[in-house]
Amino acid sequence: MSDYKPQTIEKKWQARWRESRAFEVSEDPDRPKFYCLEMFAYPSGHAHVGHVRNYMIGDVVARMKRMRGYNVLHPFGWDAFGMPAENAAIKSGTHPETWTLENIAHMKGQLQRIGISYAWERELATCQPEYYRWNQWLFLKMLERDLAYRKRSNVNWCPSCQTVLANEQVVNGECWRCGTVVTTRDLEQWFFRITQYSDELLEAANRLGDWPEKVLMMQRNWIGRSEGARVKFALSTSHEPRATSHGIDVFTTRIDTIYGANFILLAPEHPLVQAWSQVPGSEAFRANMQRFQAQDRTARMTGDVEKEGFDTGRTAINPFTGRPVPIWVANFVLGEYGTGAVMGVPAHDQRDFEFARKYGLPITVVVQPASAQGSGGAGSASAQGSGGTGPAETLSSDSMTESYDGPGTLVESGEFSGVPSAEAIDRMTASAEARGLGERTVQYRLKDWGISRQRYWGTPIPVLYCDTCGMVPVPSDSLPVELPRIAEFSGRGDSPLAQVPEFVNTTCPDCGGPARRETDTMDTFVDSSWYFFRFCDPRNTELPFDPDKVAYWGPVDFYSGGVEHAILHLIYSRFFCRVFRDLGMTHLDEPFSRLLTQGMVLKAGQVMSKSKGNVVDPDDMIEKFGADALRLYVMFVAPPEKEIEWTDAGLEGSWRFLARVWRLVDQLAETIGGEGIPPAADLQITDAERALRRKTHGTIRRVTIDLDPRVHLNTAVSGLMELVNELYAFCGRTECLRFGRDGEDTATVGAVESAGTVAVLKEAIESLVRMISPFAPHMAEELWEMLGHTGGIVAAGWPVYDEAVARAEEIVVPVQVNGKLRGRLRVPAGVSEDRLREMAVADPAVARHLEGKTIRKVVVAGGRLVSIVAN
RNA sequence: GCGAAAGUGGCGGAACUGGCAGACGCGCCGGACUUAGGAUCCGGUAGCCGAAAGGCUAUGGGGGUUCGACUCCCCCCUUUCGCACCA
Repeated sequence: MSDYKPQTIEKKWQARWRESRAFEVSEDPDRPKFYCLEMFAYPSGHAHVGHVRNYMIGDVVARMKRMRGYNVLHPFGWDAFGMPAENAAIKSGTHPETWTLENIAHMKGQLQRIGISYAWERELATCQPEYYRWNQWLFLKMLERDLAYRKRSNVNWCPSCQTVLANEQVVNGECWRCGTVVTTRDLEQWFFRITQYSDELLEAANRLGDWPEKVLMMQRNWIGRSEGARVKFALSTSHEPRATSHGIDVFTTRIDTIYGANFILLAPEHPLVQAWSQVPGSEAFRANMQRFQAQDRTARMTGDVEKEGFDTGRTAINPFTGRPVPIWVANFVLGEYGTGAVMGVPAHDQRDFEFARKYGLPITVVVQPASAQGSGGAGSASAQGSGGTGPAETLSSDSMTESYDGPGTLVESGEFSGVPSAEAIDRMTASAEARGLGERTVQYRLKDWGISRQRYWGTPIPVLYCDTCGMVPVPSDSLPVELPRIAEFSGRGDSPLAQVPEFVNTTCPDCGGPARRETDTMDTFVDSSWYFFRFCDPRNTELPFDPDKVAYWGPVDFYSGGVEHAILHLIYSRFFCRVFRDLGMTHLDEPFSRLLTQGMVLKAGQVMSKSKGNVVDPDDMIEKFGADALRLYVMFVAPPEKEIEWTDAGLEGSWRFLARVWRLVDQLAETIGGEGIPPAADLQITDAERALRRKTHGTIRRVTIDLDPRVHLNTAVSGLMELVNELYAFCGRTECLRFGRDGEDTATVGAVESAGTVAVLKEAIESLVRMISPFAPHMAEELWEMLGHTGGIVAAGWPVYDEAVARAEEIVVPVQVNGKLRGRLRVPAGVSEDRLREMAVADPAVARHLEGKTIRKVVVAGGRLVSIVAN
């Protein structure tokens, strides 16, 4: 007899796993593969339970799959570039590399103490030149294919981080990392042409069946495809600067409303606006324009600013009506979307409506809602947009209080009057195309990915600038361009690399003349966009990875991580996967087959964070209750996708459960661990023994399905708890164990006479120990050994259930009368429906509720329930 | 404002395709064993009525479909998340 001492056994098994490289794998075409991955970690210093929950979830899946015979790749690494390291350097003088490596060492220890079954041999850190040289390699490939390009543009700038941010990294106008309000700068920047894949990324999202719908929705919204038309409004005045004489292109999704386009609105950033502001005598114009441009960018983006505009004094010709319309500049028109110009249709667009009312511009109704006449029905036909209250009625520009944005029938629209709007869109677009005034187009919200960062701790962009040759890519064979070791970090000025002359000054590989290196580094999201491929072949020195290895392991079968990456990492990775595909490195379109977004761990209703001082350090919990109890608790307390509220009491409960399992197995180990015990299936057994077998096999079935495919880890644990409860009850009844009869011990082992009892106990307990091992791997290994097995629990495999044993011989069929439960029938499984009907009506408890009534109907539902209707 | 998801005991949560609501755990109550028990084992625990048998009411609220609804449909309320002048 021994007590459950997790600290001792956990150390023992962790050492064994390490020494035997238990989780390293190689390609084996004869076995089904399974690539299980959790989003790798930013080495911030210490992992709290909120972080490690994710790794635990993946580990349960990986361990279970391994036991089920899969060749499981379960690697881990470090997203090791990034600003906190550099900020630490500025603050404390520790070099980013030192800071990063120390953090990695600590966090790796934490993960090992939790017993996550990683193939540590494949560990990688993105700050290693062996890794980031492949970022550079890929960059050069993308440059060749025009997927990487450089342009000057207005970019998001975080004043606190002192760097540029990609659109995806600006959240509500604030920096995703530090929350500082983002401003703009006009800079030369490198971009990745992710928009080349807009349609594919969008369309393929519909086939990612094992991704949470929420994430797919976020991606669809982010890509923001909208179909419409570009239409040209010719300028009606001729005294303009030369380049502007062609006209103004607007983008609209509602060309059917063009007869109501009574004005044109330009973004303050529109080139024409810029040009007009330079015309002599335009001081007032210029002042207005600059005022708009100076308005808080966030407010302008989010609509928090009052809609304002001013008249340019110019007019354009509406290509459908042929009439001149005034051109205004409006602060709510976005320069970066579409053409930066829109047609103003006040009757059918709420913003234009407000604008028109404010400045006294004319409103013309050109779409009437499908009228109620004829349809006779109520609400169904009513306007979805707005247009006052009540059912659809004829709109009039005088009485409208808001725009009508819905579909309808065209009026006042020349040859298109009377045409329904959907059809009108097609016909009018075709008409514009035929006359050379426009074309059908698709607009996306998605922009190219700006990857230049004015920081040190990242991948150097492998290009240089030569006075004679211009921009020159660094030749592939001289990669990597290594980060120079910088001694001091001021946090001021340009890119830190620009301050290192040895780095900057180089010679041009083409002409041999003097050249300067690019001093910006890459966005760290580049690193994480393909690391899952590198794990398949992490030490390759010739290529980012061997295509054959990725062909074997890819795609990632199970990927888990936080939702916060829904439109960052997860969209970039989908993009990179396609780039590698188009380079011929993989056949995969999508990198991740199944995605699970795990919930956060809260403490006192708040997200754990160092600044709030509410972090729970796994090491503290391991010290008290052991890693197995910690893992079990986190898995049991809620489904993986849901957030959980941390409670110490819950953890203690899980510890108690494990101790309960320990006592059970420990006390019976000698009885059931011996040699020559025949399988339970071969023996004549008692009813009680048969009931235990049924529970055992039923539990295997349930837990197996809960884990795979459902990944309902919490209910899998409760299934195991039920089996343990059943085992205790069985042992008490059969006196295998005598509880509470001994002053010193909690239980004593009774004499077990029956071979059947030994056999069913052995079957139940060995199944239990194997099934609990993904959750509590250390204890399971220890118990497995205690039961006399050698070779480890993974080799033992996952238990298999026998459907015939799991099926109950006798079932309880509830009987309802008029929907209320009135009786229960104990019947042999598989009894006929007719027999069930007879028995139900005859049952005394049921009959009482049928007195004085006539039975109208008796429904037998799937042989599992009888429902009687009577009155 | 638009969109999505969710609302179940004191708490975390179960209920797989419409079929016994509350599995499992926490907490609480009781019993056993004990010098003692915050250990362990056993039992109880949605609410209301009732001594009990039993009955009634219950899955945010209100309607509906159905023999039968936590589950499907409509309206409303609340919470969380995402988007937020995208033309």
